[in-house]
Amino acid sequence: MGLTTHLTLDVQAPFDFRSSATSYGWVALAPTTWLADRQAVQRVERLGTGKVVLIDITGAGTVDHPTLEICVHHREKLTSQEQTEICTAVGRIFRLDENFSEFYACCHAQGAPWARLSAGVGRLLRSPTVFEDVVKTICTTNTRWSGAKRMVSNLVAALGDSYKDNPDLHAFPTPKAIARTRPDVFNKTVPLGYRGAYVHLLAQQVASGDLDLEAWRDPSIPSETLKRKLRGMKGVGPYATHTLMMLLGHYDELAIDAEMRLFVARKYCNGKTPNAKEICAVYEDWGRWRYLAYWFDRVDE
DNA sequence: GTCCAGGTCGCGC
DNA sequence: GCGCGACATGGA
Repeated sequence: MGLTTHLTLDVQAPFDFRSSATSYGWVALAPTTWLADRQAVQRVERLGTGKVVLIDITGAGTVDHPTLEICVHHREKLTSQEQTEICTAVGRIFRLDENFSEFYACCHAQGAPWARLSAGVGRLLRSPTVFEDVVKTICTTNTRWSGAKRMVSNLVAALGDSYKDNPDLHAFPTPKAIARTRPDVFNKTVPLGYRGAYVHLLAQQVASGDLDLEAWRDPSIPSETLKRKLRGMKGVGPYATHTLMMLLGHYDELAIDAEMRLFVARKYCNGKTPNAKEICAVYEDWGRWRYLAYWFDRVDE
């Protein structure tokens, strides 16, 4: 018999749940999905104790006091520690530790059409662990978006623990699960192309304890130090470093990729492909919020 | 078949 | 520090 547990988290107002959940592509990468009919983020989560649960997250509360409602489906009773673990995971997914008031002030100062963003946009969805975000970022390099989705969903289906009441659903694989799969088997099982070696190496380093990615959330780490650490991982170049900086809550750098070049070329350069300097100049005024300015500049196109 | 993608690596200079 | 070919894979 399935059990259900309801948990609630307070979110700092303003908060636009729908925008936060869906404006970044991560919502479409397994094991996360967007249930449009219910306006809910759904995800299978593997807890530290090994229990695999299914969680649905919806936006609720009032404009002044917004909340996240978490509905957890599980078989065995959850301990309070497990409930806390789920709240921590959801808090990371929605960046509850971040404050966007300065960004909203910038949007307001810019006037229309930027001012509307100050209604609670900007908490771009991310993963509960840094490991998952690094793997996903590597899977977005040198491929199309459809390829990234395919790679991640193959990885999750092959090595993620399945949710008992619906074995088609899996949690994101743990570093250990990937590390203990022999590299040749891993490459055969999960077609990540040459990225397979990078993902496997990363999983080994995290599983062995050599690399503590979660420590990189520490806001006291200087930005340049953090960038050097990120760039030091195999498969993580300039684009992936800046994407991961954004995922870790640092928005001052732009992750320049083919899509950004194309967008800036069309909107600001009469179709001529801009170089990195020209792209940066477009969003220079946004200071430490440059990435979000680019991201929401693009949303309306 | 050919090209290339929300790039990055390793090499040679 | 910079330029350049190679890299696995699948969709157009």
